[in-house]
Amino acid sequence: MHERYEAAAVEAEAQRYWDERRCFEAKEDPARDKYYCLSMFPYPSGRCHMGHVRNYTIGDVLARFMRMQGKNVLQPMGWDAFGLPAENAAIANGVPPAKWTRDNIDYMRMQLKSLGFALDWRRELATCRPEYYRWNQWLFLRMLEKGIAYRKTGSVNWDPVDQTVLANEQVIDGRGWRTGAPIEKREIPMYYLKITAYAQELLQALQGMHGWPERVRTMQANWIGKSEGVNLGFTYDVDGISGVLRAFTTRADTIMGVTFCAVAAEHPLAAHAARADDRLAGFIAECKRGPAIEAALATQEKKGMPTGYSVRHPLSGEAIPVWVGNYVLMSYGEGAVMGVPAHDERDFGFAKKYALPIKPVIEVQGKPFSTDAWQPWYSEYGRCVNSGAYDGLDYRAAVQAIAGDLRRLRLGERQTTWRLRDWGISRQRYWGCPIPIIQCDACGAVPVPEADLPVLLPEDLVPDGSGNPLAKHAQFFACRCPRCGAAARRETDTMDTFVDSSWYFLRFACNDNARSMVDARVNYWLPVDQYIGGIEHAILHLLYSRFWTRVMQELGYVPFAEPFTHLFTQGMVLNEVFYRKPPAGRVEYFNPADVQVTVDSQGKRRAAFLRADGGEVLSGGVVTMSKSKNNGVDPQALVDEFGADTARLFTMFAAPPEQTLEWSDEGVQGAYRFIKRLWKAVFDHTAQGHPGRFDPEGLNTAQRELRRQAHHTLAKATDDIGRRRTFNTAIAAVMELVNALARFPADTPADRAVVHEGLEIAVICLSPIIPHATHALWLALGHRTAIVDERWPIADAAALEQSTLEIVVQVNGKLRGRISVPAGADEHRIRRAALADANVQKYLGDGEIRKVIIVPGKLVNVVV
RNA sequence: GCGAGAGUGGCGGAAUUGGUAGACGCGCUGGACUUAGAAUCCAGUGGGGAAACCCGUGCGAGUUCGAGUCUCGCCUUUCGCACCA
Repeated sequence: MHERYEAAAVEAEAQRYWDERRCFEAKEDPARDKYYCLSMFPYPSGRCHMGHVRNYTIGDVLARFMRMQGKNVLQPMGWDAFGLPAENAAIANGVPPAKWTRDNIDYMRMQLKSLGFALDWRRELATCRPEYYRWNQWLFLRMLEKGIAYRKTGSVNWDPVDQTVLANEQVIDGRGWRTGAPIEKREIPMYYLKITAYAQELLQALQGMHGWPERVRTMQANWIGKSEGVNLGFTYDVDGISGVLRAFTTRADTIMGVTFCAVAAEHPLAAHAARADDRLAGFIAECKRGPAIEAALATQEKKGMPTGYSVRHPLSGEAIPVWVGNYVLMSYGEGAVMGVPAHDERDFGFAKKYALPIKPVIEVQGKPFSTDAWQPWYSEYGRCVNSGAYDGLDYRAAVQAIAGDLRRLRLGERQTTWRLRDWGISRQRYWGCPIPIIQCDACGAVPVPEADLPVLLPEDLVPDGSGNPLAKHAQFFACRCPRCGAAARRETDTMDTFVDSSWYFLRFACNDNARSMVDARVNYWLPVDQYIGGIEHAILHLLYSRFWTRVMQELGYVPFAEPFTHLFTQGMVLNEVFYRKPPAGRVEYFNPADVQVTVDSQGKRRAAFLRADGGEVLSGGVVTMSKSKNNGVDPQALVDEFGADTARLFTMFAAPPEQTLEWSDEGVQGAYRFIKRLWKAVFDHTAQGHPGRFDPEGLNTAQRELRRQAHHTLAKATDDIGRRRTFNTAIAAVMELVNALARFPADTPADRAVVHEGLEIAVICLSPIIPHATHALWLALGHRTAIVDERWPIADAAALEQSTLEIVVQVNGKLRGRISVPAGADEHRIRRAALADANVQKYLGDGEIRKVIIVPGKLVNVVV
């Protein structure tokens, strides 16, 4: 063993050992308990970022811990390799997305290997490879057969200058990111997956998913958004057309307060009214230009315009004016809402703005109503008033009576609606999985025959920002109709990349199978025991994966409905932002690595300066690492300077894994320093030769106490890693132990033997976190076998026993003394000792003791 | 706007089931070693006070013998909102 800790050499040696022995190649073994530990696979954007390091370190700590617990562990890695950034890079550099993606994968694979993750690289997959995406196409065709996939029109962002469809993130303030042109919405035919048909089961199953964080389950439940209410029809007979305008409400008890109806700009009634009304047509066009993003839609000013039509109230028969509203979503319900200004805040604002009548029909006891200003209790439940036959009824009774009456009139009934919408998977983009459909003039949309799969994506095209290159590439789209043989056109839309990521976790079990999507090995490894990824995926990716798995179960391909038994959502990685704002021009951001921060003699922040020019820069606070804020930290630089173990230790120690992690260069130094201290402690200890065994019964008090601390640390680290997933507190406990061990005077053979055991415990507890250094230290401690193959030890209950306990004494809840009592002392004895304490006596004074509360082993509170 | 989280020293955080607030680390201060620096080691470090003590977990109420933890209201902040992944 070297006296100095040389990270590079230590890490190369440990990695060589693991590779040579193929330690992390997972083999199916029905006799053993499997543990499938999966971190969300990365998008190969170019280089790993700290978010990846954090995510994969969490997964690796768990995988290594479970391996030492005796589990047959599978931890694979792959690449979410289709997507928009590859096309953007192609536009910027002229490199085909395929080459850019492959180069990125090669570099990032090297980076992940240098971090020493216990991955089975034989199972690596990339979603852009035909061996993978052919199964997207195959299952899509199965869904088409079953009616789970279907075609309908949907709206997209259209850039009229580039003649191209833009993603939401490419639309900035309603304009195209490259052209600056105002974006239009376009209706085009697309493919959808019927996730709404699974809404009920996706919602219901959440209740039993105890391995998922409560908040993720709540978010998914809210996203699915089941609401039970009443569907009601407003009949109309206008301009030669008649029909029923259908609206949904969860507040049928307020139905007598309806003073207007509002429809979406895309609603047929709006279009009909606009034929003869240019102003209305202009307004509808304006609404259609408006934002597609729900957040923007919800914050924009509520606007409306009357259609001039009115509809009949289903119960009163009153004429109700119909408006077009920019806040009404065509995609929710049937694109129409009833307006009850007196009891809905949005409707109230709308009515005030356009001077529509406000008719209160609910009375909340003791709370006044005025049309002057909205008050929160206007939307509370109460009793019906001004509602004819329904007067006096409470919410439940009113809804029951009203639903019954609507039913008799055949103008409505109870209904359950969902916020969840079907999943549109068509993308008018090149770098994705081709949708296996052929458009024939005679036969329509014809599925590509299974024998012709995969529909290969040409890999040599370079997008230029104007439209989908596939649509300009006749070699791709020109084909024959499989049904009638006539000349036909291949579908040039590709699939949403969420399709790729909705089942990759299955394929890791069988990525070498060229004949089928899944096989029996999936039944062994799946479901995933522990899934780890960012909280930003709490809804979409995880919900789509749950849906996809349910479909595969229904079609008989997998025997389970839920793909992820336990879910862990890690927090974001943040760093401080530094910038300058020139008098004219854009804000300039500086990387924190180039900034020097000065502090005063109390350690408080003074100012920050740019190293390059010595000028002051301002702090913009601590935010998520991003390219735009130039506050990212390159993991590679970190690994090169300090080694992978330091990077891993810092990310696990600086914050609990579920919370945000703030970057700190000093914190990294601290992690490095600790590894060096541990290294030195083992070196100093082993330099004196190997100590013999010790007799646990023959130890003195100091030795016994040190041994107790070592076993307490082991018990705590086991619980923190295995159950609580608070790696930061496990590390803190081991640091305390190492401090105690280093301080302990090792004079006698028994001293040294106890220290030896303590060092072994420290090294074992840290081995999932800093596997390279502990690999070397374990051998240095005299072991012949590698620590990676060691079993996780169990704390010795006898070593944990304490003969005396310290108990805190409070008087009226304030800390006034400490007493020491034998471990087995009864309440009577504790009480007597507490009351006898000198300082406690002082505070008791002459007061009468009203109550004594004793918390066993912890505390006594005397109430005077 | 809607949905879901978070807020504790100069900083990151600890306090697991309502029971000693500030573990561990960083920073800072003083010291040792050194020609000097780096590295390393030792001691101190929530605020106020000479001390006894008092005050302290975003703000304001409440429950309790006891609240960082539970309840209600507010403020600030982070994540998601369906074509970024």
